[in-house]
Amino acid sequence: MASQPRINAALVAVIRMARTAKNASAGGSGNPVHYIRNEARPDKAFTTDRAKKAGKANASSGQIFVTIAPDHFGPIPAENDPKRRLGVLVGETWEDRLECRQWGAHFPHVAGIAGQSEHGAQSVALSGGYIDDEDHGEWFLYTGSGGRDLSGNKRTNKEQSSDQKFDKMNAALRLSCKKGYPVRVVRSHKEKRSSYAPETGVRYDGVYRIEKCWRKIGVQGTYKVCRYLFVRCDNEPAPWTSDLHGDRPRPLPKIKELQGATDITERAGSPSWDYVENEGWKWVKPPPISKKPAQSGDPETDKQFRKYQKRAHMSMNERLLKEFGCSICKNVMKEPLTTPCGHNFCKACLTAAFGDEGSMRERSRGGRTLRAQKIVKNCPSCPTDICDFLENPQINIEMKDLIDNLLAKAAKEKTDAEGSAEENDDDEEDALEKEEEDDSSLNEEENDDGAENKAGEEDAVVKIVVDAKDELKKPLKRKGDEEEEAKDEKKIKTTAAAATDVENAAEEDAEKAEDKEEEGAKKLQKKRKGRAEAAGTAAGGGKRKRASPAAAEEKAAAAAAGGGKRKKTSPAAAEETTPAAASTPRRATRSGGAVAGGSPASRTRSNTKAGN
DNA sequence: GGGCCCGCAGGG
DNA sequence: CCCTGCGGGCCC
Repeated sequence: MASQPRINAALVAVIRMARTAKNASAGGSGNPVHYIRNEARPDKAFTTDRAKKAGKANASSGQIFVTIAPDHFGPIPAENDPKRRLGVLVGETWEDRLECRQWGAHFPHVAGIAGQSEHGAQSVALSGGYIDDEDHGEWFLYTGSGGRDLSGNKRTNKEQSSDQKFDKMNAALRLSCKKGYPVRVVRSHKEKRSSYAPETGVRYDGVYRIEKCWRKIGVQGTYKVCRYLFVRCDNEPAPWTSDLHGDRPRPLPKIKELQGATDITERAGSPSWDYVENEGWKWVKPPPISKKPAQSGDPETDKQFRKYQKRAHMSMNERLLKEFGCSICKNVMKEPLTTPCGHNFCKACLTAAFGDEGSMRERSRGGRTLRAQKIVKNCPSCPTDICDFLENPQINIEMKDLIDNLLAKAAKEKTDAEGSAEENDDDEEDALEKEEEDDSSLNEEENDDGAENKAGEEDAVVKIVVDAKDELKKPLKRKGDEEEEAKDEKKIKTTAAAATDVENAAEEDAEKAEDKEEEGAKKLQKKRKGRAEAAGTAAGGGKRKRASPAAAEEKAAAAAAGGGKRKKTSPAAAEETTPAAASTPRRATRSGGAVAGGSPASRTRSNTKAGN
């Protein structure tokens, strides 16, 4: 064996599978995938060779973590957030639209409006897709969709080429306007013209009501666009204010462009979502009934949802177990034997395959005793003679443990079939993951002891992993005080997962680093930074992220120095009488020093940013 | 930063 | 089933 070692193909397959599954579920593309686990998604994000050229948008989108119906109106409450029991908080920031979608704030991953023409609009995204948009924070003017030429396989097109009409999504928005439904609003970093957009990612800014809508010739000057006046009406303060309370009803801003507008629509009757003294904003009329199979809330579908999750998870276990199949009986191996030639069988199967034969056969011919002949026993999977091995076959203990682990896991899942969502969460870590966690903690300890015995490439890898871990820990240690308990567990898992992820990345890059050491190192560092940042998000675990103080400062300064961007880009704004006018000095005051509730994480981030 | 190109989700 | 759509990675 030593002279001609054989690779255990089954183990290779299992390890590879476990690893790719992990990468897939841990988001191989470097996004903070802390939440994505065992979802029913293909291992390969890309289905065709041609598609590989394209990016994340071509991957299937991730699992939805909240249990709201797809057409749920209003804030996402804690009871629909089984993972964190927090709900989606104002200020929560995601890396991109796909991640935002996973938390239900805004489901479409390209379209800016979520809604149904006969039912209403649930959410909008401010992403800079329409230059007509005008953002004043507490209120903004939004532009409808359509009127553009999307021929030629385009997804967007900056240029209007026909009038927008109040149909489809535009009708949905108008309906929400008429009924006074709350509309969730997310702002994207892609909205460059707004002072209220986040620097990075996509941020949930709370709910707004559409007070009016109309049609008007757009800024491009030729075609009509649908226009909507959104005014904030959330019980949580906006991410850019230091206010401790949410919105109060405010007078509508004067909109100059309303003059000469057509098809003006205002709310018909009293709004469904309104402000009640001492209670805040709430449904004063029952919210619209969901027209879609709710993912939860209703026990029937909830069960289906869990079953779906379960199945997705089971399949992973099952697939792993399948790799541990005995090629004789086709079942998962019992008492696995690993032959010198690297094949695996149940002990019983293999011994049965050769009967009770010994290894030698006595031969006699005509009274003479011939030299005993060694019996050749070929491995059932290859021509190798495994006779000697069969003399004293040793069970592969490690493999057995692994199989037992997987089996126990599978059995537990079955037992827990009717269990709660929390229990399911616990199940998510499978045996392999645990093993890896153990490994990594081992590595860490080794290094804490000052292990200098590792050389070269391996050393680099380990160092990177450890460094990354340290970085990962920083935001955790300085994390805020709220919700500690609820998130502790998650954080740990997250860190471990992220660290392993880094480890994988480091391994991948190790080769490159060898050849182009410097370039490679740079790359690694970049990667590491990315992961650490990602972990920062993870550490927040959805903790609200305030708009970064540095950015606010900069913007406030710009505003102070003569009107700033806003005036330049929004000539039609009626600033004097608007509530938003008050927000500028407020931000200025805040940037003067007192930042209430700025999270350490975001401070770190903005510092980094400022460094750039 | 802009152009390109695609998969995907969801409305209708 | 077809059409639409304020994405996103890659290449330049």
